[in-house]
Amino acid sequence: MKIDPDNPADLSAQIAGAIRDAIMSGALIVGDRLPSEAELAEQFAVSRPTVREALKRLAAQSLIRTQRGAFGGAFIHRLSYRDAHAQQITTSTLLLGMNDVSFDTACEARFAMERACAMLAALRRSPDHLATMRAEITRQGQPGLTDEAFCASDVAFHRALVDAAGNPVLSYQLAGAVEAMQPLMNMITFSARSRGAIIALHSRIADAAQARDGALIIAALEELEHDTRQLAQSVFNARAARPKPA
Amino acid sequence: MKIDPDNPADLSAQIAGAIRDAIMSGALIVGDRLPSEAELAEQFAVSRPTVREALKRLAAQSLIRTQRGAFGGAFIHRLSYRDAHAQQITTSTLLLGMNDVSFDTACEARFAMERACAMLAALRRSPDHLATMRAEITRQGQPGLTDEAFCASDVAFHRALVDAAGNPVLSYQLAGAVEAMQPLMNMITFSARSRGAIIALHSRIADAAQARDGALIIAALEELEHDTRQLAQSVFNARAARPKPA
DNA sequence: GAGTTTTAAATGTCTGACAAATGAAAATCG
DNA sequence: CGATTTTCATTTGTCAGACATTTAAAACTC
Repeated sequence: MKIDPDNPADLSAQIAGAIRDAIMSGALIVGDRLPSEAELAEQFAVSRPTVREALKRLAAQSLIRTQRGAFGGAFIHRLSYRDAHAQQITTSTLLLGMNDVSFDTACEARFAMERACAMLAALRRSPDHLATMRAEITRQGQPGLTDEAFCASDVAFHRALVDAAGNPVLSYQLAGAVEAMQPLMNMITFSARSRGAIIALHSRIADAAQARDGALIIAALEELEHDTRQLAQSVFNARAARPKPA
Repeated sequence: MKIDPDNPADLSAQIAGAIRDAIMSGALIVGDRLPSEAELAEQFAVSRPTVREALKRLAAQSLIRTQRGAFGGAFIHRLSYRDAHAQQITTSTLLLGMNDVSFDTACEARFAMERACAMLAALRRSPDHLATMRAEITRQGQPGLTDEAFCASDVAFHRALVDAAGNPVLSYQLAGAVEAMQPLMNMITFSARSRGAIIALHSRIADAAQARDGALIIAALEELEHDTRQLAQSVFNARAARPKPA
């Protein structure tokens, strides 16, 4: 964490990078206090606004937290699962939304990863997880539920399944895959019949989790993936066949 | 994307959040140009440095890119797989490094996700993927290879396996899980014997991929997970029994 | 000794300014 | 007239200095 070449372009990015490297290499550890903005400005031979821009970059990635007042400053922040979660969802959502990722590709990735949780979920699911899954199934069956609310409940159900695996790293990684799909799922209109099919599969998953039968969860997830992709295709086909009248 | 309450705390964070929401909701799409810093300052009734801090936050997340000069400015940036990849690795590495995540937990999550790619990899692997895997296996057998280089080659091998699944979303999600493990793996010293066992399993995986046998890949990955966790445990036990002499 | 006040240090923000880059329009030249 | 060069306005990048606000430690009072 020393120098910037006298290349006067992107000074704040260079400084942010230097500090980020120091954090990732372990030279700076959680709780450490960075020098004050004035000291950093002197150290890097730049002005205070430039230092501040660098610090804001780091703050945007939850690498530091700042505190005002005497003996305040910028402190290395412990990246919580919560923060990592939020960043993961933001990044995944944008990646899917901006890159014309096909529904099939996203769906395939999501269910592949979710099936990876099935065995562990069967092994470790708690009564709490089961209760959450049952509650969401009940909600999904309520009449008058909007498509958006149905999707939100679907996400909550699958989150419960993922969390049941009892591995926070897995939960964090899956958060992006499951939640980033929601904008894509919201483009689908769910008929009463397709809702019924989904709910039935959710019930089979919950039953299998209760019976601690991982293979059964996987089988149900495979059916769910198949149904979802077919439903999406039929919706998109119908939409393509009838171009918007405008 | 309108207002900030007259709460004069974290103005730049509020502005960044407002613009981020506008991007994620689709109100701003890729290629759109934001108003100039001066215009944004007037719109939000703040000074230009405050606007700049907000823009730097967004730039840190690769949401915008800036261009100097006339008709330059801040443009909504298409989040590429490459950018998302890099962010994913940064976040995952820090999450594992800062939170005392046990080796077992990280290892379990990683192999669970990797097994999720096995079936697709068997189906879609190209000769290129096989060649990469074989090349890394060869490198891993070379004498005099440092532990660090061995780990790097191990990561490259597993990346090839993940990429063989032919799903860019899956590759992006797995990048964090696989690469973030490297600092943890680097803490292990690999004996010649354990290297041999790992290489043998890698060969079995490559063979299975060549034969398009997904179940065999999964079986080898399960053995690899078991061996890796056992190896790590023995290393850590030995280290705990003989506290550092200092 | 407990409670209050003072004070110094640090971030948050603003104003004003200049440098550098950049593309478009205008001016110039063949 | 066409091609090239020059000019120029716009915008980001950076700097300097200043003031407001927050905060916790230190000094002070009773």
